[in-house]
Amino acid sequence: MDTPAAVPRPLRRDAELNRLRIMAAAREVFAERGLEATLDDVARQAGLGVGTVYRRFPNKEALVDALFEEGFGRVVAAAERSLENPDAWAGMVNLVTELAEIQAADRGLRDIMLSEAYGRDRVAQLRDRIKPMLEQAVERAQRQGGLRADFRAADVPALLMMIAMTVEFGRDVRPEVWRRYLTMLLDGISARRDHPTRLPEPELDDDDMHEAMHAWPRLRWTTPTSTPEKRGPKVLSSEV
Amino acid sequence: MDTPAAVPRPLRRDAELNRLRIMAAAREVFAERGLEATLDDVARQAGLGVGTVYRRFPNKEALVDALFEEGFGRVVAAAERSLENPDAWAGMVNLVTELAEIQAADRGLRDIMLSEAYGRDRVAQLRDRIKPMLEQAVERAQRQGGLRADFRAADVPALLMMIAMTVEFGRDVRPEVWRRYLTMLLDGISARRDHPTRLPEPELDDDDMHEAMHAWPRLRWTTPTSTPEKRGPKVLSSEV
DNA sequence: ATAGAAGTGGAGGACTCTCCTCCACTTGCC
DNA sequence: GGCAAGTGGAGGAGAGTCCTCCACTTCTAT
Repeated sequence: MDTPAAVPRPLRRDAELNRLRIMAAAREVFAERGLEATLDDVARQAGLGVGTVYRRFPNKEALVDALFEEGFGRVVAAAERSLENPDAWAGMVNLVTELAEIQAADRGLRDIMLSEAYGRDRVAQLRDRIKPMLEQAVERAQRQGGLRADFRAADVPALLMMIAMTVEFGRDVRPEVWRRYLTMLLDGISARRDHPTRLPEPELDDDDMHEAMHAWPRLRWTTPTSTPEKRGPKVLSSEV
Repeated sequence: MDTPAAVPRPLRRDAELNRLRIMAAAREVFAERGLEATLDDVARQAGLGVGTVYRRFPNKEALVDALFEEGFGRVVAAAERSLENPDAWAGMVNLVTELAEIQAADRGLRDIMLSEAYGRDRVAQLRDRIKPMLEQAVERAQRQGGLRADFRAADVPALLMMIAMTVEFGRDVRPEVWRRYLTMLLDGISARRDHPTRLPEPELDDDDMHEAMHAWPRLRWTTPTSTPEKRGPKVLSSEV
């Protein structure tokens, strides 16, 4: 019972370097392609073999998990920042916009936040963490009369999902079109509005639309059949 | 060169019956589970063997194609109806709502309209068909002053994608929540609005949210690598 | 300098999942 | 009653994922 798991021995110098390489590669690959990227992809990006990656991280989930600690930090920071804005409505707009920007910039984070395929626990934790902040933001903005009274903190995730959709749609043609739709949405949740807010982006023209539709990733909503859960290594519990 | 492909000989009585059974089963299965359902599923639902299904339809795409002729009819009909409404804004609201309802009721149709995985040509055709109708609807609604002036017909698909997201999210917990978000969106595209429209549905409560997030299908945006295109049967065109 | 612990690469195993084929057998029709 | 047409469903082909395994290389402590 001495040093139960403490000081698990430092990695060899080269190994530590590689660990950092893996993290960096994973950040990049996941941000760019989302969690559908494989550890093989990460390894290639890092200039290492898959085996090395698996030696350091027992499985994909562990790597994702290690990585998104920092992503979550960004989300929380955005929420905190918005609460400091004396104009609560502006803060609200800012918050949603920043969250959308984070998603737009990092597909991996989007996958984590919107899909729960990985890091279920961690996401729950994040939600617990920002829920009160969202509630406060909403309450303030309503009290100041900027946000429609029937809006709820629980609506924010839905908003983000909607925006995620437009982000993805425009990605290859006009990476910023989503701001157009975010603006419409925000106009929709403002308390009163004599004139529509100026849309920051033009609509997709025929060519863009055509290309977007064509290059549009085939969206799959994999229905939860037969609890795929984790798939897990083939180690059966009966192996004992 | 006589009767080139005309009157391709009627099916045997039982075969014709089975063909209808297949169509009915496909309608049901695809509407319920989307295009990710396999022809095996369709066959099972029809109480037939897969072989039978493949004897009648050369591949999945052919079946999907045969089926969605009618789905497209519904879409066009909705568009026509909305154009008849003397109140152009009401017509617009109606149009978007009906399109959303169609998607909500038929996941297969949604997949076709939003993903182009199947029936690329047919979808293009549909788009050509409704595009002018949308343009007219938009133009009318703007002229009458109901719709914000910077809205474009090309924005409608984006709106529908956003709604599709919320439809899917609420599906198992509160199949109608999407109307809440559609209402916000519509408020966002109206020209002026002193008071927000009453939201037709309450937000998801904590339990709903938790369950929705948990049962939430793992959303996959399969990035178009290596042109999956069609995969197609292995019949090469060189077979001629 | 060197033993041997630690680390590495990447082919390939195990698994899953989908679309579709094949062919022995059954059924309807002239 | 004969035979073309139709049927069922096991299983082949192919794609793709996660991860293991182990011969080999590299570091580091003595």
